Amino acid sequence: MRLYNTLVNKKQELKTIREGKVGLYICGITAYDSCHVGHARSAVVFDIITRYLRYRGYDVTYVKNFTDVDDKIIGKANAEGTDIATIAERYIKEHNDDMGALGVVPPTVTPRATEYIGGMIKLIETLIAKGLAYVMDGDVYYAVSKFYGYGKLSGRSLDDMIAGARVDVNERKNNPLDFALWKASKEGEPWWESPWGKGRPGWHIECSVMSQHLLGDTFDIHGGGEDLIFPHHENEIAQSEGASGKPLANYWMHNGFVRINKEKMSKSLGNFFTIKDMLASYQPEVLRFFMIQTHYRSPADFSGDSLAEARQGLERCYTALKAIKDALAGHVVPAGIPDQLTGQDEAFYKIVAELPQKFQEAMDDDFNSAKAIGHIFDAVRHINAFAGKSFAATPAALFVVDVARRNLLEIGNVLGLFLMDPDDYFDRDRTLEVAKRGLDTTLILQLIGERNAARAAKDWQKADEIRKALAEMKVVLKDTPTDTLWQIE
RNA sequence: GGCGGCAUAGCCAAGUGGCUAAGGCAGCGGUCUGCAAAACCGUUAUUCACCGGUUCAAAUCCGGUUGCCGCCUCCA
Repeated sequence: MRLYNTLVNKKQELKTIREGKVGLYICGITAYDSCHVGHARSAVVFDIITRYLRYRGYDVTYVKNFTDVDDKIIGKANAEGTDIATIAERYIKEHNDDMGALGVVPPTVTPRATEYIGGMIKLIETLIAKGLAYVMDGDVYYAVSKFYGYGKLSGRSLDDMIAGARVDVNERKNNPLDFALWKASKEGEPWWESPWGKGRPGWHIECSVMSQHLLGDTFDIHGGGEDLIFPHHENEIAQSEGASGKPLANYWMHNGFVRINKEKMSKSLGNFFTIKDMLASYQPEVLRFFMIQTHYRSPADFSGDSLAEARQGLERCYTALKAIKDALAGHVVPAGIPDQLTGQDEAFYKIVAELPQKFQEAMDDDFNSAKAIGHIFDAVRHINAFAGKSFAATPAALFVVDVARRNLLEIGNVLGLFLMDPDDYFDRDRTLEVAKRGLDTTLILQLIGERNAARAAKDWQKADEIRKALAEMKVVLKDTPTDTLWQIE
């Protein structure tokens, strides 16, 4: 199993510190506002990585923190005349609700920065004792030039950074690149007692302390969005490795951005959509499908069109699951493999039986979910052909269709897809689309009834007129021998 | 200005030295259907931004050019 390591800029074989176990730390959110689709991508990417590692038999300890003290939280608390705990609590809850709705498996541990202030003070003391940090009027700064290897993750040298420095001049710092470990508290700010006076921790020190406390001095994988590579992760390395003398993490993984019109989706650019708003219009699996279709390190362009395409792709999969469901309905699937698998049954069996293996090959290569989706579509095409209308429910055919069902669901479970009953999926899809377009279900059903009456009377002209009227409302009909199904284009 | 990434068909998107360049959408032809829709079958890049080089062999490696993006300030 190979994964791309930002530390060395190439794929490497995964070798865990302890056999069969993975310690994984992901930088979570700062709880000061609603999460947007960019946060969702990071969460879904590492959710799938965690699920896949577990699928491959690893015992994963997944730690994802919350930053619950920070300038923005303080600003919001002051603006609302409340305290930071209230603000943080509100957005942590909202975040957890969003993640639950997206089907993200909760991390093993979700530490909060304010629970680790004591550990941060201790780490800062160690860094001061080692000559890597200095005190300046109640602030403590990390002396970047004292840490050999500063810049190794982001691939830049101290000289490069000074040459291209765009850092605010802060006369309290010895070097403009030094960063705050501890900040003296100003009027109206929350504070904790420390050897340097009343103050609060800098951002980077939080993750160093929480990750090492929960996972050990050196753990397997550290991840986050690629915007965290510099300075956040670089600084974590400087802090943790400066203090312990050991590597912080063996593998560093970073997910690509969600973009809108080729630009990064972000709060500061204001070009974001919140998770909550998106889930009002799209099913969670559509959002996941959108993200899984692109490799996790590549940018993913977010638009109405790209979501529509994801919806269409997911619908194709659910169509196959529906075909399977219908093929199996009312039949008993043989418990063991019938020994007379021949012809079409045998050919189909071969295709669906090797699906998990192909999935694994794709995912073993740096979690190539886009390739995995390609294999799923291949299987879906064969499923539709085999379990479609010419399906004959022989024991052998029932058995192989059931294998297809099990394998598709097994893979889906790793990706967080195909978790719904297909009929429920299509119902929900209709409900969402009808609401989105402001359509009237009663009217639609009435028109369908009228059309079916016309069809019964073989009045094809009238039937087609009604269907055309429905088509203008984006309602697409599908006549079956027993019924007329509908959905929104 | 410093550092880094990306560029594959009308669109989305895998592929990073060697079988016929995955897959999806859209398009076209067909099967099915009262006609459709869905589904299925067939078809759609002699070519991987451009120029040059290395190699028996490159979309894949190296150098250059152009364009886009990111980080360098909070950011998933």
